Amino acid sequence: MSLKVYNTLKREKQLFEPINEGRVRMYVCGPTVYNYISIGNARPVIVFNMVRNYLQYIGYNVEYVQNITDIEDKIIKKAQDEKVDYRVITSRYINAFMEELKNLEIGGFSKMPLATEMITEIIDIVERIIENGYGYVVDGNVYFEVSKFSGYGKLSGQNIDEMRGSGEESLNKRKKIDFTLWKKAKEGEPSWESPWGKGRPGWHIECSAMATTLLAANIDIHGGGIDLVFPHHENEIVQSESAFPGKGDFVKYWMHNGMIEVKEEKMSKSSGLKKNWILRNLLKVYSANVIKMYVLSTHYRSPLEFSMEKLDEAEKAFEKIKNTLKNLEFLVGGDSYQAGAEGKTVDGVASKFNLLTEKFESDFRSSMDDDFNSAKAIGDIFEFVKNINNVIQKPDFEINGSIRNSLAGAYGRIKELGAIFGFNFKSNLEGTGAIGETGEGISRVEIENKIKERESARESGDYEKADEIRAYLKDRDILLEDRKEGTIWKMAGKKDSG
RNA sequence: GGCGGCAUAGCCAAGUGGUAAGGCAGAGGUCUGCAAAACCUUUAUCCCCGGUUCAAAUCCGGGUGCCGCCUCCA
Repeated sequence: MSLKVYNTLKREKQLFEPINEGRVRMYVCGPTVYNYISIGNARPVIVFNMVRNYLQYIGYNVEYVQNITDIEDKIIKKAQDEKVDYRVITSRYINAFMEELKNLEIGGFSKMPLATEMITEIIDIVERIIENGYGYVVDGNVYFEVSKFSGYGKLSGQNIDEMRGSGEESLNKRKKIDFTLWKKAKEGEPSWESPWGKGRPGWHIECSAMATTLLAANIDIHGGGIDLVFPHHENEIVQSESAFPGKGDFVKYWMHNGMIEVKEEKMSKSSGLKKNWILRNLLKVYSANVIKMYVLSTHYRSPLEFSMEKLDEAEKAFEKIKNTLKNLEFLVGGDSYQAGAEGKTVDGVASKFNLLTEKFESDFRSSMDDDFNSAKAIGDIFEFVKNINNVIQKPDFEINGSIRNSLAGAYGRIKELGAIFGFNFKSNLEGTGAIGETGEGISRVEIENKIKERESARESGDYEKADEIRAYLKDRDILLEDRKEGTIWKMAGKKDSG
């Protein structure tokens, strides 16, 4: 099995072969902190988290850098509007972004630099570009001279002569297409000292500075939204390759995720949609698992429509996997299950089951090997879930040591592979203390006592009391499921318990 | 005007040459004290027209419709 990756630069899927064997360096463009991030901003975060996790799963040592742009025109404008220092704005939204990453349960970045922490490196790379003959200084501004660099447009397929020739209006640039590396500060704007006077970084240079200094002059994967291909990533290429000539391609594989779209009229008609477009609001309604399920159910390069209906479907879909895991957990006895002597011999049902588990893993891997086809891999999970249910939900299903061992294997495999997507299947059996989001928490011990109470009521035929107990627990968001082997419980509600 | 993408069931979505995964919703059935969960059965001439091929959702040409970028958007 071998991983194939769609490379925007070549417009085709290519065999993934990192520059250094066993090691992957990847860089992904992060948000500009002038507002709360939207679900649209969250897509690359979720997608490239999956990419990193899968690369690690198949054995690579991955370095993963994502930046935060904390100096930029929109930030300055917002600071002026609110009449505060720009750092008031950036720290507000950096904190919010960090909180949202935590709530999404996404982390493990090798580095997450701020642009303003990298000013020295940015000035250094601009100087290199000037020294190498690709940058020029006009009145405190530094520009990149696009016509000097052959191959400009190779990523986006743009031809300089055929572009509308927009770009920022500026009289002192040599060509309209030239872009800014260092921008002279106006009165009252945030600025840093530089060889060209007080100013701030241009709009593309921070990514080049960060990727080349924190990772290498040649990195394996660069990710971001497809809307960044031109001009942002095109400019990153020429900046990085002109600063470090003779080092070859700045990026070996360019990966771009599709946009999350929402119809204008739909958005304007639905206040809920508009509100939930902001990730922090969406996270109040749906769990991290559900949001990941929604995003990853579509291939990362395809456009994805934003709607509450799709989120609701994702929630039900996730619930389905969760239910099967709860059943398995109950039958097996949790993560800590160790096969005893009785589990060593493998009977027919168990060996058939082991084959299903093997098939699942191999299907999952070939799906993911095909350009991270998470949509197909999620389909593989459902197929496996169906196969499991087919066995354990049969009326004549009898568990024994050898089957328990096989079920433990299946349980572990779903948890392990689901973790690649960032799914977190929390355990009921391991829960401690008070749970429940509604304030009226109920302890695990109380739940189990109530279940025992209900079981004896059922045995004596007192179904009225049994139903009363079930209703009592339901009021506290605890749902019961009667199995032949006993009663199991789970949490209900929009915010799933994992 | 230039560059690029998409079009698969009621909805969503895989599938890039060999006869249409999966999820949601619907219908019928099974299991259960009742529920819940689950299982079984059932729902598609793959936007249109032409071409290549023994064989096309898949390749080629044309058309239609939608979308992204060329404007410091992830």
